[in-house]
Amino acid sequence: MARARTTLDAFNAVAEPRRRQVLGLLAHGELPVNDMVHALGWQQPQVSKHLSVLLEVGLVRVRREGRQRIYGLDAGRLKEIHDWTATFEHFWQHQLERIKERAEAKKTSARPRGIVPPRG
Amino acid sequence: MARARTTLDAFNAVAEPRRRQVLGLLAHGELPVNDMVHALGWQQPQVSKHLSVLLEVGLVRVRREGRQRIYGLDAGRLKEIHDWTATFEHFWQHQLERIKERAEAKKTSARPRGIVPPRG
DNA sequence: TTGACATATTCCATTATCAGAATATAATTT
DNA sequence: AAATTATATTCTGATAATGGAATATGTCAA
Repeated sequence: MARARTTLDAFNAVAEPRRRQVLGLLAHGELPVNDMVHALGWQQPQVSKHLSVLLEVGLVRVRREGRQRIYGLDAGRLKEIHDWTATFEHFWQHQLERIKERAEAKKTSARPRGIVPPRG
Repeated sequence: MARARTTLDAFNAVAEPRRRQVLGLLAHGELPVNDMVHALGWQQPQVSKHLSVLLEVGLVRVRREGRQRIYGLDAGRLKEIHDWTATFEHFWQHQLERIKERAEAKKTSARPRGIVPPRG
């Protein structure tokens, strides 16, 4: 078996750094392909191909306008990722607290560095 | 060129659904490999291999205890993803508002469905 | 209908993933 | 030292994504 399809879900689509760049660009507003080509400095086919992945996953929407195609964000699928990571939110908060605790209580310096036991 | 390495960053590591399962499991607390094998119902080598990816990316930490290796979450890298998606948070909020607006104002029924213009 | 412009698709070569099976390493017990 | 337990690594085969180059499609203008 191979790696999961890029178009399987938002997680896979967004794993590609360039695709995140495209989404970041579209965060400023809708754009026709050529504007993205210029803004990103890539070949036009690459931009189109990345857009087609984003479109298939539903991270982006298109609209025709003359011979142009105007792309815009469809952020709903990003919320899935946001929600999933939010599940772990208290872990990194907890971790930050521990870092603070350690910085303050410098007396015990030779303790083995264990993992934060996530009880509960 | 091929796809970005799985170990390039948290985005790629987490794109694999099974790796998200592992992280979800570890959210309940630290676990030795064998417990994960039983909890997940996969072959031991697959569990170890996924763990090694998560380890290389820094999403997970290990600790030796006898012949066991106890794995635990290291959620810091997940925060990167959370923060990135948070950039787009207002887009889906905006989208929800628009859905509400439409539901309330049902008079204009035949408008072309355009994209929310994200004028920042 | 020819030409120009905007965008999408196809073909190619390279590369890496993933599951599964087999095997290797490492620590513990007898 | 041999057996046992826990975990990691290697090999294989199938799959597919990526950029680049070339080309196709689609739309508008003359």
